[in-house]
Amino acid sequence: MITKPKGTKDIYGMEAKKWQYVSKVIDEVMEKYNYDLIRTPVFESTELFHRGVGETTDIVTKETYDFTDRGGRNMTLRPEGTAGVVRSYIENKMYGSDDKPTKLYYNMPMYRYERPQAGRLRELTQFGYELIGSDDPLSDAEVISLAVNIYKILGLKKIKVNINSLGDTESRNNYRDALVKHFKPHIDDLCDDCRERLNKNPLRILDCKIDCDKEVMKTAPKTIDYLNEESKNRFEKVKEYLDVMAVEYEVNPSVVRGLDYYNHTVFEIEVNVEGFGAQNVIGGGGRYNGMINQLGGPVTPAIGFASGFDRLMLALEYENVNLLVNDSIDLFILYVNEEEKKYAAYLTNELRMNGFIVETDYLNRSLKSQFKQADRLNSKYTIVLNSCDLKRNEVKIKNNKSKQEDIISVDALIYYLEEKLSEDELEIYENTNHDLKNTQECTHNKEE
RNA sequence: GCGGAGUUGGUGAAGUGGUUAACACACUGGUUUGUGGCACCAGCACGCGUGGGUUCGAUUCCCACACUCCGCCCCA
Repeated sequence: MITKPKGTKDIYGMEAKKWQYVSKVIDEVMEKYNYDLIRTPVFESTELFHRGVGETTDIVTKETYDFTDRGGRNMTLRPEGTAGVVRSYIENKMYGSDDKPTKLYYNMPMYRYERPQAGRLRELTQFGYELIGSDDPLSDAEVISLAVNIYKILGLKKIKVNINSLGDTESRNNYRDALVKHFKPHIDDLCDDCRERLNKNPLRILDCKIDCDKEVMKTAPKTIDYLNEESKNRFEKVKEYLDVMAVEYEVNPSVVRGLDYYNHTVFEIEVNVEGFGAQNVIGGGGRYNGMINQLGGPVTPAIGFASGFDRLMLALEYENVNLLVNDSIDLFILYVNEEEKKYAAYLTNELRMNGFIVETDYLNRSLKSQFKQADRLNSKYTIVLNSCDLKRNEVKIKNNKSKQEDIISVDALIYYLEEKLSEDELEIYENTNHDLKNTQECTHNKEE
């Protein structure tokens, strides 16, 4: 048997329905925030990621899927979304548009050559968005609050937002020097990885899980103390806007992010559900004002966010969020003989064209099996075609829940179904839809 | 790249160096010549991750590999 490659996943059945639902919610929210969808290629020149994401990042040095195409070009399956979006922004001269800032979102698969574990796959899906062309602290706050809002609308409750500021280039360099100065005398106390990091990417030492409890770590300088006046004021502004939008957050100096391109605001969103596993950061992002220029575009400020779709789905599952996924059909049409089968074919087609979800039997099953199939599909109504009824141009339709049966004229069928289904829906809405109402009420209260 | 635990049908699984791989659920058909979801009956793994080895004989023992799950590094 040929099996799927390591670290990949087939998504089908109920899981696929949930994916569609979550994607739809994302699309709707993004539309309200006026972000446009962008799709970029799965593979790009290897160089894009080296220059865009950074030579020293782990993602680029040891996790990419690289290949040479038949023309001898070096290609890489994208490990993240921002580099491709920025490349497209520059290549298509979007900076020339009068519509500023440029707001783009995506929902696409990414590829990283890693050892799979809970919440980590080699083919992963991320949705994310980029706000390009504004350096205003309000854009930072909006990008963060948007992420929080998507999670909230989907029904996640136990999320925590960690924010930090790396400052501008000057602040970042000062901080970097201070870190090196701080850790150098203690280099022998640090783990092998950290010794390596000291030269290449000292910020990452702060993320280390082996050395995190050591004294040197606790006394390490904090990014915030090395922000120059301008960067500090900027960070304060971001926090002010977040407060106005009622976003709860915590300033966490150890959030430094693994990608080289970040400056100023960086943030991560984690879920705190028991048993969720080690990969509890479901989304993160930050400002990358230098990247567009570095990739050959005009100097342009930008900020973005990306979230792991698979991890988001896991979080929803662990929080027992009940997604409003439709797993029923409107009508199942049963038949026995060939004449009725033909009529079933006609009626099924006709009703589908009128917007109903209709199924019938394709396996010439016994009537009993057809009933079973109708149950399995959670059919709201069933029609058993009967030659005698059909001669009078009538069908017998049954509500599978109430068991009530009606004999109605075929001409009235569409009208009948429309009316009955909307009655049923109203009943379901009154019983199950309170969650959504409550969320909306909460938001209103906060705004007032 | 490193470490731990696994891999028996559609599913959950029991089991053994030697004729037919238990049980349950699901599924299909029948009892019921056109009204089901109950009950009863029948059917349902030529196979025990893949490839080698030991053996008269391996799903069971040994080795390698693959994959899955969990963790480290890192990230979403």
